[in-house]
Amino acid sequence: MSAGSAGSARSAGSRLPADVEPGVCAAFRDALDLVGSKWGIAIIVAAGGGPIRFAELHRAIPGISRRMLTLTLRTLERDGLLVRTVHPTVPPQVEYAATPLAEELFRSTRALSEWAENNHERIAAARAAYDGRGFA
Amino acid sequence: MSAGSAGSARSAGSRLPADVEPGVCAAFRDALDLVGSKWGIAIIVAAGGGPIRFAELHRAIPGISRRMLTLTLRTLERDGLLVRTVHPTVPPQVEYAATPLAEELFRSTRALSEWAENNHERIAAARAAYDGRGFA
DNA sequence: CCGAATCCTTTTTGATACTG
DNA sequence: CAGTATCAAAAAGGATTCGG
Repeated sequence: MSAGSAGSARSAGSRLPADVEPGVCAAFRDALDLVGSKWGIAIIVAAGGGPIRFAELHRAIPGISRRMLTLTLRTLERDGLLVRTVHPTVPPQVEYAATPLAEELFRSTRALSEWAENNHERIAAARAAYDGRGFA
Repeated sequence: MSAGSAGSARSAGSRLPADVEPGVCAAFRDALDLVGSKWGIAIIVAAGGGPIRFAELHRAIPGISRRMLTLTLRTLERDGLLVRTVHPTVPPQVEYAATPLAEELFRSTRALSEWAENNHERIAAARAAYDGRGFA
């Protein structure tokens, strides 16, 4: 092996699963397909408190456009994370509610969110240190 | 009230925190900024088994381009999730290793990944059901 | 009120060729 | 080996307008 015998210690101190199945990353990416969009988690959280109407969601999530609200609602509904109920009144009234599946999913995101809350300072420090090299 | 007194039961059966602080969603989005990119988690996993070289990473992660590998490595390094070590040999030799911070982060993603693994069938079923309405 | 349709900008990713 | 530079495509998101 020409230039490749640095003997990498990759079989020794593996602190993460060295023989990581492709599945590990794939599963994470699958999860992101479900709630990785800009507004996905916000909508699930907002709809987790009970049925909520379109206009209420729009107010509850500052900055979202009607278009993105509609699109994200459709995706979440299709994925079985939201149920959409139309009340044939006039004017029309539509309610969205998070499913048990969405609530499980949300609970599974908490560990990651909490890690981010607990470490955002360390991240900021790392970024500052990185940015402060080269033009000091 | 014109049309707005459906009296929504949002204060009753709140199964998710109804008074959800904006911080919950923000923290999750912060985490996604760190490992939400297409190749971020794959690189962290690959570099979690000990120091690994650029070309090894390139081989270990099927489909990634050198460009995206470089870009994502830079971001992860800046965020303090990877350390880059240059050995001034010839030819040049550069190693990347996941930091303890990255390993904590990775562990925090497991719950979400496992949920995705355990429920992808349910998701697929929901999608099939959704897609099978309208042109049956 | 709820949402579809259209158009446009920004962000992200990829293909390819070149360099110390 | 380990990148950089350039170009282009695709995806995501947003603004606005129109309709049932």
